[in-house]
Amino acid sequence: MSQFELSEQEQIRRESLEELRKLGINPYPAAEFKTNITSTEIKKSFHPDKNNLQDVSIAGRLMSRRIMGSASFAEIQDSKGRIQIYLRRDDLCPDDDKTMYNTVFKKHLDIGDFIGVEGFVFITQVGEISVHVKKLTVLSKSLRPLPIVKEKDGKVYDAVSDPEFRYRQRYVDLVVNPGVREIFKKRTRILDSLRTLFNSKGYLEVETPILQPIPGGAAARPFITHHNSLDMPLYLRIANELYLKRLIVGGFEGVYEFSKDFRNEGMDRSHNPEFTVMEIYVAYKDYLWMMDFTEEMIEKVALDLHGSTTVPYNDKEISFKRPFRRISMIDAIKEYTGVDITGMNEDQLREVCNSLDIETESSMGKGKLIDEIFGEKCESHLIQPTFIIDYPIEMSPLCKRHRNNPELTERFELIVNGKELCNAYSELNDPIDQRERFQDQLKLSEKGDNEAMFIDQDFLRALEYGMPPTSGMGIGIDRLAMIMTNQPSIQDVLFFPQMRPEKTEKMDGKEKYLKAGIPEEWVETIQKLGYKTIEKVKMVDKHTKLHQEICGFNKKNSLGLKNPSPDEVAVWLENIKKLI
RNA sequence: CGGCUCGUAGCUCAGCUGGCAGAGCACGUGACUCUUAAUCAUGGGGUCGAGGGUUCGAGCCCCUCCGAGCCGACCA
Repeated sequence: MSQFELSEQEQIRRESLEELRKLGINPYPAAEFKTNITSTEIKKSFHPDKNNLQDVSIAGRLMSRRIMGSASFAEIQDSKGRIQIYLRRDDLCPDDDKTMYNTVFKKHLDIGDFIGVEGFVFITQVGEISVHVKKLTVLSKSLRPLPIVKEKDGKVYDAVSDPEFRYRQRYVDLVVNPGVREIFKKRTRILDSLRTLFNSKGYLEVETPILQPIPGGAAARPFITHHNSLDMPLYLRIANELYLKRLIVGGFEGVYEFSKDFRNEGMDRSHNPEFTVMEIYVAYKDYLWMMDFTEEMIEKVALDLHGSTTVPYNDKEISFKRPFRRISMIDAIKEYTGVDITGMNEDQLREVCNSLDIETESSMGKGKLIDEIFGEKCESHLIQPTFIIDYPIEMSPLCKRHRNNPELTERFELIVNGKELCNAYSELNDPIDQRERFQDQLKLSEKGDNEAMFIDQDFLRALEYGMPPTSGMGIGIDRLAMIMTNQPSIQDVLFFPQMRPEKTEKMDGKEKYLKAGIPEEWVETIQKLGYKTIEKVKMVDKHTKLHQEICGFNKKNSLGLKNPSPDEVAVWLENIKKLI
């Protein structure tokens, strides 16, 4: 790798790396470094009057240094937090040889390096619990400078705020930006909270296929892939609903799965192409039971995470205290538009849409039109958790018909902060009805709805063997994490949100330049001047221009090379033109 | 897919009406034995996202492209 491509700071770090090796210090040692404490444990458990923690060993990343001649303060950051360390030359180097302090620590260690220290805990004159270092071990040298983020009195200075930087180099975001690791720890605690609840009820966590021959269970465009030895298309799952119901057919009472789903659709602050959904199915229950269970579940998550049912979100506060408001879809539409759509046919609904300035398409059926009205006029108003219940039958092909009204289904969605969070049904278990519903979907598909569901014959076969009455619920884990951690974008609760690939600039190898007769000593210069490919050199119209640039670069950087003659440069260009 | 905004040193950001490319932190060198956004002195560091155009002269004006964010469209 060419040293020319490195920034000044990177070059200095590489030189330090070499210097450490010359001193017989392996910058990347293999041996385990035994620690016996973490930064937060030290802060929590040190009592000066007890004189405890006199023999600690701790490892982490060097995050700041304040060098004052023969004594220094520094901070190391481990997985739990930061702790200040105090290094004194004559303690670190009790003998005559002061290399470890003067040369290794002061000259060749940098912010970002991993070190291990052993020593005793004390409190400095200004009152900060610190580790007085007696022994220092280099554990891993960092070759790239980290962004420097400073903090005082809880105020953060120079935080890395560029979203592109943060998401593409999440590892850096996690290291330097305070609080980012906390968000992801909380995300995991949400999963733990849910899992604990489900397990306590005796429900079984299962895994079902991600690669599916028929992408079922939701209305969405799938990603498609291909299996070579079977020579058939496979789809990345858009939902796992149909598989979990097969397991209920198989006799489990309750099953749940945390499922990575994939949808080939747009991306925005609440949509990533791959996302996590938790789906749960419980036999002998209905959607009314599931509503109670969902309330219990969400309230528990809020309590486990915040110790409170009130959760701050943006400039609002969201209360997850049971019970949540329950309102039927038709009543919600009445409330926010003043229109009562009870009993309306497709044409009347289309008329309502027009009068409300909602765009419609001819492919939309009755269910889609109602959904459109709700989505446009109601959903965004629902900030506090609200169950919307009893959806029109056309938009819920896997859901049982309402016990009192055949036009409706026993379905609810939980809306929080104007967005769908949960979706649940009394599951349709009548195989004949289910077959007809799939066929209606087929008609929608023929009408041009490219999200209508496929017919899954094997799923129908399973239902024909008999499925007990069952209620199922799905919850968007990413959106739940957003709300519970007060993050504005789904990208903030995914470690690695989907991004366009970074463009890496193409650079030709040396041999291409040599082939054109360019002497080896000039190749780096020419590349440094911006001619990273031989193609780019070819674009030079006058050899004198390139000649001048080369000579200028030679002089400016004191390379001490003998300049080529203009004629020589002209020959290079001719060679290149012949070659390509 | 459309509208708006942004892209300048490792990071955060200035950059006027088009006239030598700037600051703080970081980095190098020197001073300093309890500092904490350490301090003091001093020095280096730039393809101004890429390409083209206008101009005597472009970080700045115009066009094209790339990447990102926000709003909308589509979509759960």
